[in-house]
Amino acid sequence: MKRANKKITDTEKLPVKDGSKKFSFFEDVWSVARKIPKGRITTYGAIANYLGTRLSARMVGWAMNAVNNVKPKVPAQRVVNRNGMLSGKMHFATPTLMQELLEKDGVKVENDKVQDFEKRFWDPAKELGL
DNA sequence: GCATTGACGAAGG
DNA sequence: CCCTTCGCCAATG
Repeated sequence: MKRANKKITDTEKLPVKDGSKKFSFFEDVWSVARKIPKGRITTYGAIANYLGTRLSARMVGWAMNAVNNVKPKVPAQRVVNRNGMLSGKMHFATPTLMQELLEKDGVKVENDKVQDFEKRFWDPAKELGL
């Protein structure tokens, strides 16, 4: 079922050599993700909401996947699902890397879940002042 | 070019 | 409270 849509943004993974850098949804996601303070975390949905695409939280996650090879490293470990679960840990270099990075940030992780999630939660739309 | 699949999330049963 | 369905949009087969 589903559809076969195709449009907008196609430069997020292109090297951009002509200098005409076009910002895309992906880059916006990365931009926000890099602003996440150390020791704080946010959710895919929160970022999506900040970008005005609340219903497109999936794309945020997809953007994170592309971040794996992006130059300005993105703290993807600080982005978890609305449950506070490290849903994307398996997409890191190693399945344990995400948790290690978070704990290095001072975030306690237990059983693939962030402890004190609500307390650690960082909402871009709120913190960055939407 | 259509079908399937997600690092999600909210709503419905 | 657990499970299923639906929506969103890009990437992949």
